[in-house]
Amino acid sequence: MSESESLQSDFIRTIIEQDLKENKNNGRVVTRFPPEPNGYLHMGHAKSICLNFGVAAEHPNGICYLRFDDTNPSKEEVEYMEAIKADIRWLGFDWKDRLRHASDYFEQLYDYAVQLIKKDKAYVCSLNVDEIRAYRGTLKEPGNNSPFRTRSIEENLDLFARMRAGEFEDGSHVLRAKIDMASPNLNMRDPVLYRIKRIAHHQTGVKWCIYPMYDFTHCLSDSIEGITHSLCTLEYEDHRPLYDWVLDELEVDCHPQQIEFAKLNLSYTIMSKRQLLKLVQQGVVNGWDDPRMPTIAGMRRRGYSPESIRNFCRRIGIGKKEGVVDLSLLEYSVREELNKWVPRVMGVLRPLKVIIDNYPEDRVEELDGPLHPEDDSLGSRKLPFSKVIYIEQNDFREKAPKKFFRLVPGREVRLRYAYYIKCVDVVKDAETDEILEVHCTYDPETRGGSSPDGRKVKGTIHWVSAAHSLNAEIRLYDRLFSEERPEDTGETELSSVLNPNSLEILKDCRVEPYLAKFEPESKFQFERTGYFCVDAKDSTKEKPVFNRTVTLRDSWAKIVKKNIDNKKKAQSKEQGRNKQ
RNA sequence: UGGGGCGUCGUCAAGUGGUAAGACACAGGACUUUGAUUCCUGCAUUCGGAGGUUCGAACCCUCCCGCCCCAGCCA
Repeated sequence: MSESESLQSDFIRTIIEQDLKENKNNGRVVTRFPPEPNGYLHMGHAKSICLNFGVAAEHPNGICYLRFDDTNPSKEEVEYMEAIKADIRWLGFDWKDRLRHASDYFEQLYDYAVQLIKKDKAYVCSLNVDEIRAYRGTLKEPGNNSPFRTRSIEENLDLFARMRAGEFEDGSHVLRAKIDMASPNLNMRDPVLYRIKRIAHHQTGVKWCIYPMYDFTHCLSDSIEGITHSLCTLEYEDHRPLYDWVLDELEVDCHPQQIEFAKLNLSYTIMSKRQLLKLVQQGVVNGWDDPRMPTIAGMRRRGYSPESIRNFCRRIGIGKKEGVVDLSLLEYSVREELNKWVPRVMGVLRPLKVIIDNYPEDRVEELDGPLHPEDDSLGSRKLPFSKVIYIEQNDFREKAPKKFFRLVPGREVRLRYAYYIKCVDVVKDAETDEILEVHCTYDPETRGGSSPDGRKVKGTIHWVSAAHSLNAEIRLYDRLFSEERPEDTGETELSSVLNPNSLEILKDCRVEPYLAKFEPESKFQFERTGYFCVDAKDSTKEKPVFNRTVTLRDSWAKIVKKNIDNKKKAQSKEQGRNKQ
């Protein structure tokens, strides 16, 4: 059984199976993905989306809500909501009619808060922020009771109603749960349930000037929706006792089980919404959908396919161990998927002019080039061939290093799907020594790329007809950071660990004419170079722009690197000997 | 002993008392009109450490070590 066919499991799915077996929730499996609309979704969210929607999809009656956790209007924007919805849809998940907002429940939440007051389990506290902090104690010392803790139920009811009515300034009062100021779990030291924020809310307008806190809102929203398994990340483990306290005190019918899993960390990138926002605001990247961003929008613009992201999320698994996943695993998932169906074309990133001396001046041939080496159903396209062509600069060397089997003076290479050519001359700039053009001869017998005499040519290079090719801009993307764990370097400013080569823009690239008519986001493999997509924002018919999604695996680069390393090693060895 | 978690290959990750899956990465090799893809082969005598229980321990017990999270009127 292949990996993709095997059913994935993890400790959360195991718990759910067990619950089902014990008929704990009458056979229901209900999850939710609860983003706060204060930024764009990133790869970490993709993991959570795949988990929550995935788990629901695996069960006949499973359902998953998309719920915006919108309890802090000062940080949230409708623009983010729309982007989040688009990203989830693009990833391939459907919430159907189950779109919710925590703000949908504000009235019910308020009633629950009143219930808590009536049970003498919540009180209005009039300490200011600093005082509340001081009364909370520290990690090792217990806190002290607020002087307002003993207010009467009547007074609390009255005050809370007037908080809602807008009688008080921001910060003057809060509603707090009455739990235990000496609890070793700081979350249980009379946590704030409601605060006054006299600002409009993107969903409820000016209806409210008090807004519930996460700990109060989340558990009750889960309960209202009938969530069976409330899946969240590890940092909420300390909040679970509070989650359970609220639901127990309120005696609700549905008491979901909160289960925590480790969030995703990816090498050479960051996953903190706050830091990502900073990159956007500081202009380090060009917006949330910059192809270097680990956001879903960024990866989409980069050319990653939804399926490859889903596959990646399946591969990394779900656990409680915090680690860092290798970027190479993501890249593998991307290549693996694109390899299956993406059309192969030719594009020359750094053109070198090649003149075929013995090819007739005005002749143009249409050669046939299949679009996929393993999938004939993709068909083929015509490749115009003529006397002057472009090849990649690094496919030609005047002096060939070991194992270099591309174009070299006196040697023969194959032009993919075209002819064998042999280099006969090199024209250089007299002053700069720069190679201006290379002269070759072709063998007419090798049309299509094979020779009747059966002689072998080791190298095959890509090319494009000079007169027929299109000018294109190509953007080469690389990892955004130079450090494997940018946030663990001790640097306070992330800008100091940025990879200076994360974006290289190539202006005068030449691509084959077949590429003239494609829609934004169309994906291709430029043979021998990598996977590319038509940029969704900047590409036009007149001036196509391609983004490099990911390079192809490059064993030649490895050989080169190994040779350099060996040379260095030999040198340092030599130096060491000389010192002795 | 403030509380809560976590430690299995370089990286993820199965395994939950019967003798260490898999994937990525890496290293060799085959094939190849992409130095791609594909295909072989290799890659943890050992599960953070030390004791103990047991015929048998990564799994159970004890102690120790290391790492992460928590003192927002953020989520």
